[in-house]
Amino acid sequence: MVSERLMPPMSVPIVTRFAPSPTGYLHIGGARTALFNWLYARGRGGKFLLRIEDTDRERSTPEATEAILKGLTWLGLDWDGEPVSQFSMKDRHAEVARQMLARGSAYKCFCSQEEIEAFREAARAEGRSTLFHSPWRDANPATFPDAPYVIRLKAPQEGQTVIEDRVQGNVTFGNDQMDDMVCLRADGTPTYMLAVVVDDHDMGVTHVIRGDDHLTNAARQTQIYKAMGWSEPVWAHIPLIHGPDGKKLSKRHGAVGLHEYQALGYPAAAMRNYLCRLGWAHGDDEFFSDAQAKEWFDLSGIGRAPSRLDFKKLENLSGLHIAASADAALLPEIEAFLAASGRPALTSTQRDLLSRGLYCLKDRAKTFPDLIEKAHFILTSRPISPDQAAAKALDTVSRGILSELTPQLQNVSWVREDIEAAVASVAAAHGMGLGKIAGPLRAALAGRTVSPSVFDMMLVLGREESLARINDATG
RNA sequence: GGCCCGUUCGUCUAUCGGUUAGGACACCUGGUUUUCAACCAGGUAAGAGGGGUUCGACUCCCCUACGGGCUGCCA
Repeated sequence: MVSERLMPPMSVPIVTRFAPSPTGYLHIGGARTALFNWLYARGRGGKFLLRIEDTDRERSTPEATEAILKGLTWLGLDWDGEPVSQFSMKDRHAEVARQMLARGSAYKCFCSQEEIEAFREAARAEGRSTLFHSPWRDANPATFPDAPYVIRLKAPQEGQTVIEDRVQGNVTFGNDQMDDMVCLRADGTPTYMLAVVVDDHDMGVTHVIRGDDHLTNAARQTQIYKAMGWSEPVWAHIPLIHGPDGKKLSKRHGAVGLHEYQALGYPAAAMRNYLCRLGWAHGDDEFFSDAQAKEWFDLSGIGRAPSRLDFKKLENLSGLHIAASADAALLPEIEAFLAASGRPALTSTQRDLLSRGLYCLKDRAKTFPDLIEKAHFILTSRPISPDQAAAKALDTVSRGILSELTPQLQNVSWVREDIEAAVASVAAAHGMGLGKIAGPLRAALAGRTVSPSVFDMMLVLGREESLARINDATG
């Protein structure tokens, strides 16, 4: 961790950005990167921008952009202004390349790709460095052929480039390890290296927080900043997220796309909490709100080692967030989950009952599917077909006892205390504890052996429905 | 191959030269209980290995091992 003393004065408005390439869904690691940027900006009154890095025309798709935007929206990360298409800035990128040319900090290189590839292959075969040194770096313009060319950065060949990284510390690269990177391709389109630097500069990005797979890129990008005389942003390269086995996260580890987590039924607040805590810490704080996260989040709390996904911990946090949510906020989230996971939507009756019953469901569910399972007594309708375990609980003896319950419940006032007393008296009449009668009663009311308290269920369902279900069960 | 980064309980992490190395998740035991969840009490469990520096290293330095990244006219 690096000291927070390197921070720029607070008077400088902070601008962060998330810059995904639209080649697929929003990756869980990308989501965390976005979250860190969002938290950092939002916690300091700064701006959080979104840029779609769509310069690779082959692989970029509008569907992927859509998926990324949807993912961020679900996660609750709002960005400032319109998302910027990097491709749309291509003329500006080319302009900057020309400027570098004019400044003498870049040059035209007429080497063909085949030529360079042949060189690299030979170098690799001989175990030599594959760094390519263009013969055109210091060539006389008079000798330029009438042929396509790329614009390469005239990078320093001696000395070193130092990245003052807020997570990784000072990282030094020998300039002799970097070749003159291509900034503008032969077809006039910009390369990634040029495009990011120009865009980050133009967008006024002050803090670049991204995956540490870009750490070495930062050194190259620094050279462009210097070539243009621009000031560098604050760098913060965060470690990647790995799978539970410590290997780079991939499909075989299960859910990789953020949308999968929504379909799995984790509330967005829990995802934010979990993702924020993954690779970052604020002392012993584990369970916290967005407001606290914004207040606490800083670059110095980010660890330097990659962290692994732990679904158990996510699940635990998920349960805590569901329990802490207000009923009114939970209901629409549950409905969104139902839609996202391809389950049937709630009928208006179900919605009413669910909103009435949420109080006894939310603190016993870890995820939305878990909650839905426990809300089975609400979502199902008569006649209820008990599952195997429930059917077992409704044996002849139990059914007999249950039938004695009906007259008792008929006249009792429908409040918890009285219902409980009625059930207890029937149980007592048979010399059994509440536990003995709760089992079959639960089976009759819910058709399951796992549910909220039988009294809560009766309260939520109402007298008429409750008695009807008991009658159904006792036949 | 070259360059760069990383390594504390199973997992996420605290620690910023002096602690019985703390917390959380998970797990185990016991309690509570109307099932589940929750809750209460307790427990198992860690500084990759080897050298230094220092009165004293998880903390600083070096080496090794193991992971990871970059090394494109991909991003």
